[in-house]
Amino acid sequence: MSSLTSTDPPLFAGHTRRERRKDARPGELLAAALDLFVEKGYAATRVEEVAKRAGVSKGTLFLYFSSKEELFKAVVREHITGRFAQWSDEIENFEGNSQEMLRYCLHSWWEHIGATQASGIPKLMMSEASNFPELGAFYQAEVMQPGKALIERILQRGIERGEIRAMDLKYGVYMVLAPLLFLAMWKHSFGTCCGTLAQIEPERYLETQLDMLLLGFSTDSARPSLSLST
Amino acid sequence: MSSLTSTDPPLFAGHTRRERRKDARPGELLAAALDLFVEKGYAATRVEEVAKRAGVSKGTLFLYFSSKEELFKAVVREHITGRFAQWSDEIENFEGNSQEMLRYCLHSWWEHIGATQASGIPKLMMSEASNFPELGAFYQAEVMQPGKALIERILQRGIERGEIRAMDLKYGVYMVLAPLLFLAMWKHSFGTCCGTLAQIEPERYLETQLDMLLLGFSTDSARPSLSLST
Amino acid sequence: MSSLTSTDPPLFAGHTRRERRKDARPGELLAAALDLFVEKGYAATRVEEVAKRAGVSKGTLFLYFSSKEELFKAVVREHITGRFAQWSDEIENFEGNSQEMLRYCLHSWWEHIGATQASGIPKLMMSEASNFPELGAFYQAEVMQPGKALIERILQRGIERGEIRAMDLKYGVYMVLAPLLFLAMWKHSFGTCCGTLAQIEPERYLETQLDMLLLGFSTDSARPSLSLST
Amino acid sequence: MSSLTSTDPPLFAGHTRRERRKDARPGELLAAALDLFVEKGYAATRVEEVAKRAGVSKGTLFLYFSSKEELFKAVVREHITGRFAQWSDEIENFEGNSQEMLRYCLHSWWEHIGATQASGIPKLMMSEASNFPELGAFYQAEVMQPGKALIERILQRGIERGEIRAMDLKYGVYMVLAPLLFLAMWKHSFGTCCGTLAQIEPERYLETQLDMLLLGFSTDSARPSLSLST
DNA sequence: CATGAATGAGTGTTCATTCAT
DNA sequence: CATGAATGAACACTCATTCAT
Repeated sequence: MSSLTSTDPPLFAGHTRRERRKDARPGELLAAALDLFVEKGYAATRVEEVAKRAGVSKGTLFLYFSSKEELFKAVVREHITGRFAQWSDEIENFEGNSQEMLRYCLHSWWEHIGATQASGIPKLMMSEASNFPELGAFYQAEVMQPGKALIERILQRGIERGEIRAMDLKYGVYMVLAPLLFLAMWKHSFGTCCGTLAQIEPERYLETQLDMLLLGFSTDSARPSLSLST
Repeated sequence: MSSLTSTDPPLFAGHTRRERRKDARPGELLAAALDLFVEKGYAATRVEEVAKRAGVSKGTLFLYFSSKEELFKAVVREHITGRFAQWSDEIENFEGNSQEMLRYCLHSWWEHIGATQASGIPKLMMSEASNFPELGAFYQAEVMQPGKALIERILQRGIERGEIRAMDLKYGVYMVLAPLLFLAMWKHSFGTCCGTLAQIEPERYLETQLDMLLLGFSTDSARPSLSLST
Repeated sequence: MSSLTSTDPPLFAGHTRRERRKDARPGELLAAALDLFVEKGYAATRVEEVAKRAGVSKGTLFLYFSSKEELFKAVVREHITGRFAQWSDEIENFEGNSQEMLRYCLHSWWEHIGATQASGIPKLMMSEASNFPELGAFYQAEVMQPGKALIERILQRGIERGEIRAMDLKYGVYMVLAPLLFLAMWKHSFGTCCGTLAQIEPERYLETQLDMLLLGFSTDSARPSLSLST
Repeated sequence: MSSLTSTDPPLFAGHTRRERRKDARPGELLAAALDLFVEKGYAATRVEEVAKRAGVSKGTLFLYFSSKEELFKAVVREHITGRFAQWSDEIENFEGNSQEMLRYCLHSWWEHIGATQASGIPKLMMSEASNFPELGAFYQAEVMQPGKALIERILQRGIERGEIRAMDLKYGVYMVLAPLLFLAMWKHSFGTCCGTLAQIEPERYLETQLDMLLLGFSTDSARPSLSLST
């Protein structure tokens, strides 16, 4: 299982006319933009402040990103979309059973997204998608759909291997996805504003989630048949 | 039995120059503001539109609420009247097993909260809590804690009855809570901005969630022991 | 022949929610806007400067005119379009022959448009129409077409009365229109930037134009037949 | 006989750090700038686009022209090389009568100026003269005065030959000039922005103009005496 | 009390101009 | 000489907030 380091090459592309040595500027802009978007939300983030935090002028920002919206998309591509290729490979080559795979999946998400600033992006999108439908559609197309496809492959593989019970995959996917998105939401909403009572320890939350995914809540004797709900 | 559309006295305080007799105006303003905050989010809601929808002038709004921020807080506070008393009674007197109880719980939440405009409040809170920390804390104390307590009682009862396996209740609670809040968020974000691909059918989502809560994903033969995760 | 005074009631309408006593603001804004549009052109005129010259804030301007473009249209309607109704009446009731009518037409145009600031508007439009196609189309629809229709009626009447020879009216109209527009153009281009050599005395220019319209250049003996050009 | 597309040495001066041998670059820049100024007007033309069309960088443009304003002036000056010598010869040697001469004059102007890109120069000058007064004065001296002198010679010759009636030549000249300049203006303003209703067919316009110049509008019976206007 | 006219700081974006390489 | 990355002053337009009536 590859250990995902944080020094992967940056994923942004296409902002410079020709291949450049100095990726510093766009990189700093993307980092500044991530910070501010996460901290203040999309609408409340001012491009001038992004530029200032990156140490450049407002005009320079527009040299690399044609609009605030493109800047945001670049941030998303840099921090979220970029992970998909690697995750796809890992799913393809995973050798353990589905239980181990789901466990790996949750922890890898936590390590690379949930525990980082990037976890603010899903929160941001769920908060602002309805006000910026174009961004919402972009996120659906470039993040949610590919992400759901990855999860679906994991479940499908498990069903084929007889490790996971048959289910409606479209909704089964949300059983894995929702807890992760919820954790990101919580972290950047109540997690930052309220006292310790509202804190969630991510590791324990994810473990509990994993138990539930695999075992359910029921005791063996009380476990109902599937006919309950279909 | 109080409902979310009740005519309980408004909870806002301190935004009028002196204590007022006629609550008519503020009530209409709060209703209009709720509609618009839920529909468009905090930033995108224009105070002028709130006033217009309430049938008063912009100046009048500021007579009752000293700022947009105070208006927002008043809206949220206004709608935190509990459904909790009723649910508490129902839990106390429920006669079925825990599986039936959880099922009832999810559907009741959907019926009374999720499917109504009230689902916009948790969405608003998760979106804006970090911008209005005191409001977030208030919501934690007044809504989330009581809500979690209700769920905890359900789980505790199940464990005592031998229908639900032992677990760390603090996190077990989130297994019930998170899917509901996620559904509310989704409904008001991607559910309203993107195509049919992003639509979630709440009934099927909740059914799937219930299956997972009770059964887990694993087939009988592949079901791991709890020792996996603890 | 009515003497057109300059104290006609203002023609703008529809900028205030209900009928107001104080037309001062929009009137001052329109006057300031005319000055600046004529002086600096459409693009180079800043709305803030218009507001400042009218003694109000930028926000106030947008209270009365929803955009710079609407402001410009209002200026045109106030100063140009508003004349058409009266001119139309005058044509309808004119009792002299066509020669006298054309003479009246040219001088009335000079008195009410050419000699005033409003003469800058046609110059402006011809300078900027290609850069602001929407304004160009507006001007064609609301000014040029009605203006050409007025001239056409004069010529048609003359032909019917046997005072004006038969001609292709579509182009005949330009014979009257072009000299007026040219005079406005010249006045606001070379007329304001260059020495006395470039000055045109409008009265003599218009008299010469009138002679040519009525007589042509040719001496009686050298007057060609129409077959020359058709 | 020089033409407007000739390779005469450029007339710009004083915008290079030192006197240069290679005029290639400035020539291409001037050509590109002419295209764009004519097509889009002064304000809407971007120096970067001029540079790109000339195949150089934006920095290089500023190496040759110290500002956009200087570039504009250079473009206009560059294209004021005369067609005047040729026309002067033609007038001197013309053998037909004045009616034929005026007809030739109008059609020759259309052929060599009006129908070509060169017609954009008078349009530019009339649009921008008030913004660039010195350039306007320059154009008056170098173009308008010689042009008017040519026309005056034609009229003078006609009067002497008894083909054209006596008139105030200073203003008679404008009777020939104005329609031509108007046509150039129209072509580059309403002719490019508005629908077919605003289109002028140059040939018919010029024929109508010629008829009016020679015949006037009046029927024989209604033709007034000159005393009308003097 | 209620109004709505007036305000002006703030926003994303453009583009002529500069200058280190 | 030539480049093109960087700049920052503008600009049209918005909207929460104020206040005279």
